[in-house]
Formats: sequence, structure tokens, C-alpha cells
Amino acid sequence: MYAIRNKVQLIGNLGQLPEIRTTETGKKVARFSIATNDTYRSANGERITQTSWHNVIAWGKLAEISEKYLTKGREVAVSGKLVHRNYTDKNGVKRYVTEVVLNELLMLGGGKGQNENPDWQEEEQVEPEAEG
Amino acid sequence: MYAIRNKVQLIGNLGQLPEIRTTETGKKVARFSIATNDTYRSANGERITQTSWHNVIAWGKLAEISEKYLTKGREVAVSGKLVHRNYTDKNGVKRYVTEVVLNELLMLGGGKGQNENPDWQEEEQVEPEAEG
Amino acid sequence: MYAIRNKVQLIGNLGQLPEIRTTETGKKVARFSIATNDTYRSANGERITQTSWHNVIAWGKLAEISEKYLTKGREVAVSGKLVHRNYTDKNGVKRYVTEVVLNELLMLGGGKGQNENPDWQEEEQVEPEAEG
Amino acid sequence: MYAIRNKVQLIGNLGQLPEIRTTETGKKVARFSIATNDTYRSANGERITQTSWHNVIAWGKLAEISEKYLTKGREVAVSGKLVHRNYTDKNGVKRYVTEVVLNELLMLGGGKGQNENPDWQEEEQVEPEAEG
DNA sequence: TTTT
DNA sequence: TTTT
Repeated sequence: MYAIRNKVQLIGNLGQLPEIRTTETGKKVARFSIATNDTYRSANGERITQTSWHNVIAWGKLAEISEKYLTKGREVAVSGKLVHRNYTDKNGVKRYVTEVVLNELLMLGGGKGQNENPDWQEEEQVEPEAEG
Repeated sequence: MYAIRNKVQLIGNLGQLPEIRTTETGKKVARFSIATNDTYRSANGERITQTSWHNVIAWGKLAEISEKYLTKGREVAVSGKLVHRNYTDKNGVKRYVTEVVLNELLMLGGGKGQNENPDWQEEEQVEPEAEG
Repeated sequence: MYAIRNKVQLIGNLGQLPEIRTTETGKKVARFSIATNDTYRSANGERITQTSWHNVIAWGKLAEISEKYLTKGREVAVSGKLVHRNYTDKNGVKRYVTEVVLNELLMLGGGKGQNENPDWQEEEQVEPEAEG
Repeated sequence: MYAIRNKVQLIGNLGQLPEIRTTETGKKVARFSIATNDTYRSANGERITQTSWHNVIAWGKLAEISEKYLTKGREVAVSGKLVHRNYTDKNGVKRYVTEVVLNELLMLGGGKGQNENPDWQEEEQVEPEAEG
């Protein structure tokens, strides 16, 4: 997918530690949820906060980073694409799931691990060349 | 919601004409779905296209614009926020729905209506002032 | 401008306190710069960090929020539009300036002011209505 | 750069054909500009359109795609990062340049080339694996 | 220099 | 259910 066609960005906090699995071929998969908070005033002036929980899935290197650095409550910025799946559960009921498949993960708020080993922050990028 | 915390952007095509309703207070609501296409090569070199269908809801003025200008197949760029709702259907089954609540709508590919009355393209914006 | 046509998003830190001015009509204007850091490995394996400084301008309510809450070093997420201006300076030299005109500002990393008075976090939004 | 920290997105039209160069190491570089149009009403009700011209640079494969498919007037969606450079011109005057370095390019409005050879639309992506 |  |  050209990411520009289908892009989600969330800035919020992790609800729990990521759940880590491994595919049969040895690829890591991380799942976690992110809360985004919406604060507004109701018609009668009361302040209301609504929290949305978003399911996020990370594959491969991003799953490994998630496993190493993400903790409950951690503030993150993520971007990815929006995917919808359906499956039939063990009771034969058809289920619909919407997930954000990560392609970027940024830890916010300083400290707490990612700075001890900043390797994952580096892009797969070489030094820019001069034009000929 | 600070839109920067929860933002979805899609560029794709409408599957059908929008469905239009009106709230009890007279506010318009438009619902439609947008297809985003994902083309990649499988492990054995075959070209595969996967289509994702995203449910979109527009309120108020954006619903009116949707009603006037959106047609089946139309290419659009939209941005909005990702919301998750659940409800119990007429058979008592709990249903989960994920929708993109629009806050921006841009028609792509030229012509076909929106240019006949470009009013809706104008921002609620006044002439910039000089600094004192 | 339909924001979807011209959108910049930055996550980084303030270089200095915002500079605040007021227009002749009493509207506040805030200017500040945000550093975004780019870390990569050079061809010979050395880790290199490049910092980009982006000029940001905020008008009206966003300028007031910037004045109240933004401090040197503060981590923020902003979005806005990219504008290019030119002017002739006091020495008669033509100058080109590129700025990000804010339309969203989010303070990251917790604490330090914005939570003491969260009013500015609220959207101009009323309670959602049910569909008729 | 983690793209999530510094991201620009533009939807607009090319002013001219891209200019193509090649680095000493044989890498292609494409430069072009994109117009984004801003329509609003002035204080006295007059409709005003302001055009912003953004300098865009594409490297490597994106430069090759730009060379092959982009034409004057073409409607595109791009995303990239915002960079600021300065250099001294042949008259010894220091110049500042702001550019958008592309990492995504999507041609809008159908037809006109990119469909004759859709290879470039495919992601470097393999078939998703099932979880173990 | 574009486009609607 | 779309589009290329």
C-alpha cells in the first residue's frame, strides 16, 4: 500500500504491556492498545472526557522495539495503516476487527529506555550525496 | 479531540453514493465507504491487489457537501478521526463498528461538480492582518 | 486553505521561549522554532545526528496558549501549513522565509503547565447528537 | 529521520516538468514544484485565491518515477520531510532554501501514464504471514 | 510555473 | 461497493 493512501496517526498512552508472539517463521508480532483522549464541553457546560482505545499491531523489527521499550502508560506517537479483518471465533460467531498496522513508532516524554540504546531511532539511511 | 492525537487520512474511491439522513434537530449526516487499494507482489511474483473498505461518516456542512458532490466511484482525499462504537442489533447481538468521522474532504481528479459551486472550498478565514 | 492540501507535522523541542507580538487590532502572534533530530549512520558506520530548525508562527488563541505554556526545550507536536514569504530587509536585500503556520499544538511529556488549566485542550464541540 | 517527527504532505499540481540530474555515483535526482491553492473570502466578501509554490526534491527510484510519469499540470499527492539548506551563490550572496524531500508520490486524477506500467505502485512487500 |  |  502506498502509505499516503491509508494513514493513521495516534498520539496517546499504552493501556498495557504489549503482547508478544512469534510466527512459525520466527517473525515477532506485538499487539497493544493506545488510548487517545477527547475532552470537550457538553451542551450544559460540563467537561467530558471520552477515551478511545485503538488496537495496534507491529511486525518484525517494530515488534522487537515494542517488546523492549514499551511499558504500560508509556506515551507514544505511532503511524500506520488502517486494516479491517474478520474471522469466526470458537463459538462460530463472526467477528470484525479493526487494527492499526504500525510502520512508525516514536516514544515521547523522554527517558525510560529508548535513550539507553538509540539504535532503533536510526533510519536505514546513508549519508546524502552531492549532486553531480 | 485535538485532531493531532487521532488522525486518519484516506485517498481512494467511493463505493456508492452517500446515504443521507437527518437528525431530529435537522443536522444532516452522510455515510459512505471509501476503497483503498493495496498492490504488491506475492512471494511467487504474482501481482496481488487487496482492497480495504473504510466506513466514513460526515456531519453538518460536510454531509451537505457529500450529498451534493459525491458520486459512486469518485476519487477523494479525506481526513478525520478514528472512532469505535458498539451497539446491540435487532437480534440482540452486540456489534462493533469502526468509523472515520470526517473533518476534511477534498475531491480529486477535476471536474464533476465541485467546481460549479466552489463556495464549499473556501475556508472560514478572513484576510490576514499585518503585525503591529 | 483546505488543510488536507498543505499540511506539516513536527514533533520536537522548542529552541527558545516564544516571541510574542500583538497586531494593531489586538491579535496575538507567537513565533518560535522547533528542532527535529535526524539520526542515521554514515557510510563508514559513524552515528550522525542532524538537527533541523523550523520556524513556527501561531495566531490568536494558539498564540496565547503558546505564550502561557511553552517553555524552552519543551517537547511539542504541532501541525500547520507551509507558507513561503519574501520581503526586503533594511539593507535592501530580498529575503525569503518559510514558516509553518500553526493550526494545532499539543504539549508532550506530561506536566509543566498545560494540565493546571486544561481549558485550551477542549475542542469547540458540543455533545454529539443521535441520528433521527 | 523518523518520518513521524517531520512530515509534510501536499496535494496540488506540478508547475513544470521535473528537472532531472544524476549524481556522480549515478543516482537520479528530480526537482519540481507543486502549487497548492488557497481560496478564501476577504473582509469585503471578495473571493481571493492565493497560490503557494513548494520546492520538491526526489532521489533514486522516486526520481525515476518522477521523470517517467510527471507532467506539467499533473495533480499529485506527495509526502516527505521538510529540510532547510543554505549555500553561497556565484555572486557570493548567502541563499536559504527550503525543500520537501519526497518519500511518497501518488498520481491523482487517473490515466496519463502511471497505469501503463503500474510496477512503481507496488510496495516492497511480501505476502503477510500468519501468526504462529 | 499549476489547477479548479 | 470503488478505482487503476
